[in-house]
Amino acid sequence: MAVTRFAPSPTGYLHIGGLRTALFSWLWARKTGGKFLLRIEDTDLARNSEEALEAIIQAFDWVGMSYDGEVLYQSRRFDIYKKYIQQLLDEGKAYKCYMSKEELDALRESQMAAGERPRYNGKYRNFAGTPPEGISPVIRIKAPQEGRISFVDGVKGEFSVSADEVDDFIIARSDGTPTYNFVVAIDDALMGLSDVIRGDDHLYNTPKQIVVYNALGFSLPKFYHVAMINNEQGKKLSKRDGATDVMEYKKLGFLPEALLNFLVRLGWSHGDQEIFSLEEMVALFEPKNLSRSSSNYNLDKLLWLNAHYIKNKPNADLAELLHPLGVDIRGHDKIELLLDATKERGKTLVELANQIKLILHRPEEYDEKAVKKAFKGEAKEILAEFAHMLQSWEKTLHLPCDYHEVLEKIVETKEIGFGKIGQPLRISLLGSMTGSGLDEIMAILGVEETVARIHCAIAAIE
RNA sequence: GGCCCCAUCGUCUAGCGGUUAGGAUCCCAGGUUUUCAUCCUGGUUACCGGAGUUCGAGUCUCCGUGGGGUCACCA
Repeated sequence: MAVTRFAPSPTGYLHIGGLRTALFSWLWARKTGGKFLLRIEDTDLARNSEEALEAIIQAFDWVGMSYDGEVLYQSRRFDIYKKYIQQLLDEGKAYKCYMSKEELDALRESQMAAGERPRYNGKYRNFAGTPPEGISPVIRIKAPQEGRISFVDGVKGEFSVSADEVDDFIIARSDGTPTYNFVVAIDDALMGLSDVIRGDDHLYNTPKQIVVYNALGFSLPKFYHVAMINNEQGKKLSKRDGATDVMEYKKLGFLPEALLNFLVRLGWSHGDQEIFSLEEMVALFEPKNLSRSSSNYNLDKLLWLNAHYIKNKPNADLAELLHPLGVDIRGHDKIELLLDATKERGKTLVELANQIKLILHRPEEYDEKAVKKAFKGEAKEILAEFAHMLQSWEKTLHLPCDYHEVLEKIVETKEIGFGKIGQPLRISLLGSMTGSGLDEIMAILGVEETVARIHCAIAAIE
């Protein structure tokens, strides 16, 4: 039974990298029948934004990941942190440091100038004199001064840093508010986390947090530091690389299951399997299969997955998803035909919507090149003849195969190839040379609209 | 710069001392389709470099190179 968490700071939208670590955590909790908790890291009161939090929850909602229990806000737990700060102070494991920001900056600068690593010099670690006037102190925790701080990472394996890489870092600011590494350790412990899965940009926070765990006598969870996602060029992923906001993918016409499937395969694998339903992910996920190396974002693969999920989605569901994109075919009497004719042709819902619009709306213009190629010779006469045949057909035209009969008939009686009628007809109906099958399109449009479009084309094309 | 992490087709990855180095995507070719797409078949392309260890190394060790992370009174 794993207890995991996702702990974003509400300073912006949910990033796909964040979604991926959240997904790993979520999968692990669900697989083991444990809990997946959500905690908001808002200790820096100045940087919070309500919208950011809503955006995160909205994104979780969209992809269908659910968290357990209440959302925990660190900003509402300051008295808990204060209690622990006092405890450490009382036990002599933390101390007040009266070094001003200016003094600290100067110290850093001189260290840098001397080619040293900037770090706190421990000036107030064992301070017993009278504190300087007019300075509200920060509180620093006593970190070990020798040896190594080590732990076993679930992804990286044995990991350790020298104690002098970790100085007596600040656990409470001069205004009394607690800092990140302190509260993370406390909350992770108090929330009963068994596994902390996060990006490996946190690798260096872990030793600091271990200092807090040890000072407070908490036992350590298991840590997993997942390698980052880079852009297609292998560089750090930034907004310039296209969509990094999870909700942007919704706008672009991606299905959440495609995005999740894409992300789960970035840094995780299960043999040769590429397609994973949410249920399969839950069943098959193992943190031990997490990759040690970073991976690159790859739009082609995402598009391929998205196309796959669109093709396999029930038409009624697609109709619902298409509605917000400006195509309302819910309740359309030809909905099955319409979607069957188009859904293999769109890599995104947006493309699918455009395909449908193309069929549903009369073309306003005709592709010039296509016209030039197809409207040669007696194309117009053939079209007119075809329109006439449609109107005077003895049987009721209903299914695609009915229309196909008419097409076959004209090919036979006029002794022409399929292309002679097919190409101009396609242009008349859609305005271009590509698109869904003609039989299907005509069956969707019906005789009246099909004939109308043919006449429009004959009139409009030179 | 210090410390640390990482390194298999362009990309995502399988491999866990002995394989013709596998799959997927992309790309190309052929087939299917009146078109496009789908689908099917086939093809091109990879162990970063160098030393070791070993009968044998993509797999282990070291060095180099490249990429990344991190060094806040941010999270």
